[in-house]
Amino acid sequence: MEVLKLKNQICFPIYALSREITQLYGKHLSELDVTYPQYLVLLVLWEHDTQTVNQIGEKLFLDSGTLTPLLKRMEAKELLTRKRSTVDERVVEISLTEKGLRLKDKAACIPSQMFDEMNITKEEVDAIRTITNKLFAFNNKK
Amino acid sequence: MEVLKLKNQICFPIYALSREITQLYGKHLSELDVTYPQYLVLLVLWEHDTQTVNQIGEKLFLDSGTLTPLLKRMEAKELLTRKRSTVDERVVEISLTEKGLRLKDKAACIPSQMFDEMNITKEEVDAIRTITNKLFAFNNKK
DNA sequence: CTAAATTATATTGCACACAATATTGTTTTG
DNA sequence: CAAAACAATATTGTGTGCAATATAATTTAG
Repeated sequence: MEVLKLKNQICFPIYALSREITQLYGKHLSELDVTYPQYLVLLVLWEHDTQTVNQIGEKLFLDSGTLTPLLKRMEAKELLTRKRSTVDERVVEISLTEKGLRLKDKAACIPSQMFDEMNITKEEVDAIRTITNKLFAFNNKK
Repeated sequence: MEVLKLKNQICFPIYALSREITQLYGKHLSELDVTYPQYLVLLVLWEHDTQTVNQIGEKLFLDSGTLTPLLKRMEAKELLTRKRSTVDERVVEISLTEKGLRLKDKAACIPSQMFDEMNITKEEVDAIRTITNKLFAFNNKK
């Protein structure tokens, strides 16, 4: 049954690579005392401060079941604040603290370090982007 | 700070795609009552029955902290058995049960279904394989 | 204007992942 | 051969992910 052999799986390498990447990031992020998903939240907020849980979730494809406790941990570390909107009490607005904002400078070198360590070419980066975008499409259709 | 923008991240699409894939698999695997990581264990065992926890872990890049409870859940579902080796008492040998073996037939159609749903070409499959193999190298070097 | 539908977040429960440590068994070494 | 080193699995603790459900606030329909 050739199709069921591990070496013929398309998705397993993506699954395994994703975990490897998270670990590799971890080595850099431990200095900032954040995890990879927490770093992604910071990226979103550094780009545009003060967003709702929903807005962050849409960008990272994560739901409240994941984000609520994650954001609470980040709040406990004083990287951000969680505040109910006065306009719409259902909404929780997430804003960076001074500490969360300052981490941006320390993080600035991480992308290039990762690039170096992964020993990847610009062409391969483009190829990955093309394919992952294409594959995302199957789901975004719905 | 252009390098810290989400859209310029190389690894985020892989991370997000990996989760999407797991969910897509989930829809097929729920009929077999297994999760994606459990399905991967089955793939390994279908290919070669009776392996140690270590051997399974090396193929899937998972350690005992993940595998031990996962295998216990699969044992509880009577998909496999866990037995201490008589030769070396440290080793636990994992073997398929009749039920675990039978699932192989039901699983046979999943790869082609996934392929169809993802709407991916053979060329793209090759491209993914090439890149993921390349990127794995950075870590396997060590 | 109020009941019903919708929306935003939170909670619960389960299953990974993985680092760190513990436990037990086997090998190696002096 | 006994102590030390090593190896295989288990345990613990923390942090995701996500489905399903709950709660509370807002909007919409009639």
